[in-house]
Parts: sequence; structure tokens; C-alpha cells
Amino acid sequence: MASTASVKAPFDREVQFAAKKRAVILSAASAFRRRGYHNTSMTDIGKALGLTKAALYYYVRNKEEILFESHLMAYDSMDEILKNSQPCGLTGLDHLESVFRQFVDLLTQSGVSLLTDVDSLSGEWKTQILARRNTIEKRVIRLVKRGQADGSIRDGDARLHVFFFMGALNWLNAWFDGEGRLQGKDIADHFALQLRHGIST
Amino acid sequence: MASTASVKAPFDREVQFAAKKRAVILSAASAFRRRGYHNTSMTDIGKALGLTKAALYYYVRNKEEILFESHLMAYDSMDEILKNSQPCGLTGLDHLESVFRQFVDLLTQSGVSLLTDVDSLSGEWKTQILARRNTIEKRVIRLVKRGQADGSIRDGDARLHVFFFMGALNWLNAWFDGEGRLQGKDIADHFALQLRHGIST
DNA sequence: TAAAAATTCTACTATATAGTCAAATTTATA
DNA sequence: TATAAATTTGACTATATAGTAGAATTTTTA
Repeated sequence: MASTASVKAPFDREVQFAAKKRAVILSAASAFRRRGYHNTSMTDIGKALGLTKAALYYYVRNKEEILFESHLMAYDSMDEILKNSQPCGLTGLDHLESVFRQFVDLLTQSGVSLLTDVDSLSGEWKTQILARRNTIEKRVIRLVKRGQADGSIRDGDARLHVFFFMGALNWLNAWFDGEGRLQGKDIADHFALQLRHGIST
Repeated sequence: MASTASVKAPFDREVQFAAKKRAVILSAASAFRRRGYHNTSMTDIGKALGLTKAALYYYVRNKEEILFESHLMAYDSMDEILKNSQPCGLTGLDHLESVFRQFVDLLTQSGVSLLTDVDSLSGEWKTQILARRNTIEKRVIRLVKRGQADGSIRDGDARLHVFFFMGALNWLNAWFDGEGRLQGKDIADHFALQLRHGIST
């Protein structure tokens, strides 16, 4: 029962553990985004949560797992956005704009960070993350192609269309600062417009 | 005398030293771009040049200097482009497009890499690099504003205009691969068009 | 060809930090 | 309140790699 579960949640050990683990990942991801993975020590991550480095190892196997989960968190959110946003009568362009807007909101409002340091992951983990990124990329490319098919999006290499505006999204992480003058909503509006003009027919 | 100097150059010790040092920086920068600064060891950098790690220290003080000079190399090139490209009767938009095109060419053709890992620099070096990046950003913003003044570029926050397409430029480093199917020239054409449509009136 | 200068190497040290472990502490349960 | 389970800690080890020193080698010059 969902309602019972949510009332009991604060007393449920597993739920608390999961929530704390999630807090570790989110806090670390934010630090990774700002200073980079290798410039953030386990001690730093612990300190930000009022914990000792050793305590972190109660929640995660190792530092790399944190990086892995950070990536997953972002890609899960993006998948969610792609899944929930239905074309329902929209042109390809409108649909794409809506998705892109939600991507910007995700990165500026929710605390989720889109990281680039994939090469600090090894073996299976790296492969998995690259695959996830690829899937999302492919889905966005498909959106563009649909827009080209219905005539709302300009012709041209769909991959290049996508690389261009996904660059804006990734670059956002480097300069966006929640405290700054620019508000997430303004950025979403501006970027949506620039995306639209850039690729519409 | 320039001509005498260039003929003697191969015998000039200082010139040779400078050329070798430059090769170290360029090769390292390319590795940094692909795998990241911290995932590239001094041993790696040496190996790529057929040298031992120790030999590198004949050319540079430390690893951080390599990162610093890598950044400088990119920003010097971009400054050069900005300086040499005169408005001479062009609209602000045309001028900007020309500059942007040259930026793309720089990153896809010349072997110069635009790095993001500024936080691995410390103190004075970090400050200097951030200042250089800022200067370039400001100049590009000024180009946009000029275009808005002459009516060739859409109104709106000039900084956001710039962040958007500079994102595409930075993201290029992450995915572009000289061997790949996409050629630098095609990318420049495509990106120039997307830039133009994105911000023109 | 011998001496000097430039360049590179082998073998080493120093350091930062990821990761471990057993004990201490806190929190829940009977 | 006593016991058990969950959580956190201090003090440690292990490892990767940046950086060094002096010898060896190559290249230039006289």
C-alpha cells in the first residue's frame, strides 16, 4: 500500500538508508560538477555532509561508484523526461523544444548535475554510462528526424543539429550558478528560443 | 632579419628547444582533451612522444605548467582570430559567424584543444586562465551587441546568446574525432548555419 | 678527436588520497 | 534498562604518480 508505506517511511530503515545514500550521491555530484571529480576528495564529500570519509564507505563501495551513480541519476531523469513527454498533436519542433526546456529546468532547478568525466570510470561502468548517454542522444536525434519529416525542422545532419544544442546543455554545468543573476526559468526561455530558431524551417 | 632567422632556425638551439616544448604541450593537450587531465599521467605524455617521464622535466617545470600552457595555446589562437577578423563592412551577424567558423576550424583542424579543467590549476595560474577566458567571452559578447545594434542580431541577453553557441564549441571537444565520418569543414558549415539562424532577426 | 653542452635515462623519494578495520558511539528493540 | 543493530569514527595501510638526482648518452663545437 503506497499510503501506508509513505507514512511508515521515516521509520523504515531501508528507506532511510536509501535516502542517505542518495544525499551522498547528490552532494558529491554537485561538487564534481563544480570542481571536477579528481579535485574532490572523499574527505571533501564527507565534510560537506558533516561526516567523516570513513562513514561514506558505509553507503558506497568506492569513489567510482559515486561517480557512476551521479551519471545514472542525471540520465534517469532525462529518460524520465523523454518518456513522459508525449508528442500528442505537437509538431516535432514543439515536442523537441518542450523536452529541451525540461532538460534545462532539470539542470538549473533540481540539483541534478550532468557530468562529463566519463573517462574516470573503468571497464563495465564506463561502458554502461556511455551506452546510456548514447541512448538518450539517439532518442533526441529521433525527435529531430521526426520534426524534419513533418516539415517543422530544417533539413541537415540530425546528429549535428543535436550536438549543437546539447553542447549548450553541457556547457550550462560549467557556468551556471544557482546564486547568480540569471534565473533558471529565464535561461530555459532563452535557450528554447535559440534552439527553435536555430533549427526550425 | 626575418629571412635569415628562419633559414638558421633549424640550427638555432633556442628555436629547437621551443619547438620541442611546444610539441610536448600540444601532445599533452590532445591527451587531456580526450581522457582528461588527471587520467593522463606524465608517463603517458612522455610515451606518446617516445620519451621518458623524466625527460619532460627538461622542458617544463611541472605537470600543471603543461595544463596552463595548453589553455594559453587555445586562448592565444582565439585572440588571434578575434584580432585579425575585421568588421570591414560586414553586419555584426556576418562578422560573428566568420569568427565562430574560424573557432570551429581551429578546434577541428589545427590540433589545438579547448580544455575545461580549469580547477586543476592553482592560484595565480587559475586566475590568469579564467581572466583570459573572460576576455574572450566579453569580446564575443561585444560582437553580439554590435549585431543587435545594427539590427542583424535578435534582441535578448547577449551573454545568453553567447553561452548557447559557445557551449557547442566546448562540447565539440568531447565528441569530435579527427578520424570520424564528420569532417571539420562540414561541421563548421553546419554550426555556422545553426548559429546564424539561432540569433538572427 | 677531445672537450663541452644538450638531452635523455635509470632508479629513486615524497606525497596525496583512496580504502580498511576494529573499536566507539548512537539509535532502536525486548 | 539491557541487548542488539545500525552508524560513525580514529588511526591505520596501500598505491599511484608527481617530481628529483645524478649518471649515461647523444649531439655540437673547437
